Amino acid sequence: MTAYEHLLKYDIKPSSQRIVIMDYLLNNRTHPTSNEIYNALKDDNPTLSKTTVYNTLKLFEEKGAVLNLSIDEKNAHFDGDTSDHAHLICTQCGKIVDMEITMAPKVCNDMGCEIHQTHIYMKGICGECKKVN
Amino acid sequence: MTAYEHLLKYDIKPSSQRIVIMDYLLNNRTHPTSNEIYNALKDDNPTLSKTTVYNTLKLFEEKGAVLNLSIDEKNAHFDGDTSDHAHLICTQCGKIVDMEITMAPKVCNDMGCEIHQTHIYMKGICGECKKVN
DNA sequence: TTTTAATTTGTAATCGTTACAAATTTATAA
DNA sequence: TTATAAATTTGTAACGATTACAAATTAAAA
Repeated sequence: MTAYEHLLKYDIKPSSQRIVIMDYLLNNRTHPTSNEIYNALKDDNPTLSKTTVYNTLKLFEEKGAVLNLSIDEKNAHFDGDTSDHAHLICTQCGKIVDMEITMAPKVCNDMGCEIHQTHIYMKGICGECKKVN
Repeated sequence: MTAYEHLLKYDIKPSSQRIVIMDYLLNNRTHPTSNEIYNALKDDNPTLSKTTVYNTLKLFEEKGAVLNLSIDEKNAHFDGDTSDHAHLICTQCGKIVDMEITMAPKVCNDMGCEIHQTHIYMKGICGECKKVN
């Protein structure tokens, strides 16, 4: 699916900035921060503003088009893949990698809560860092 | 278990500040922020410094004596209960409530990752807010 | 004691994020 | 098309949680 189609699917008017940002998220599975997205895009989009990247990601999140991973205390990381999967943040290199969930966790819900989103994340050492050491 | 014993268990030298902070965490299951802890304690502990609360919580986290919940993008919340359980943050009132996990999630690990901590958190509406509306 | 190490404290700095208002672009109406 | 309104983008300034740092205090060791 193109970024353009993805935006329409989530009821977001596809401006050129929004397309470029969504396109980056869909094609870079690195769970980037706002700043990383801005730095990656600014050369090809010289008029792009950092504020626009922040605003746009907030809009995407509100519309459900991206996930805001609060896995890292320092920065918000974003994921264009909104399907069910878990994340591991490597405490050595800081990379965030996707992990497949093979069994959904059952959570006791007798308090009458209404669950909208479930996040699973892990802290540990990623495969690459393990190989090196 | 007293705060004092809890500290010893995690190999933390029990200074008076550390005891007071750990005691608050063990007896208040509200998942407070650093600031909330500081504000709750400062009247009875007039010389307590905000920096000490931050430093102490970081130490607790490193020693594994508390969990740092990065469930909320704005502030770090701390949990003195390090046993396996999930959290729900209410998108209406902001409260964080404990939830019991009845089935542990199985996460695909064929990349050779080493998992140290697993966090599960949900976003939604808590029971109290549901009752009101 | 005296000396050293550990802990605590207050202030200042850092930095990710947001508020705000102006500028620009896009949509709508005449 | 042109005029007007609405939406979006932009840059700057402010905010606020957290941390760096060095001095002050406390605890431990000699």
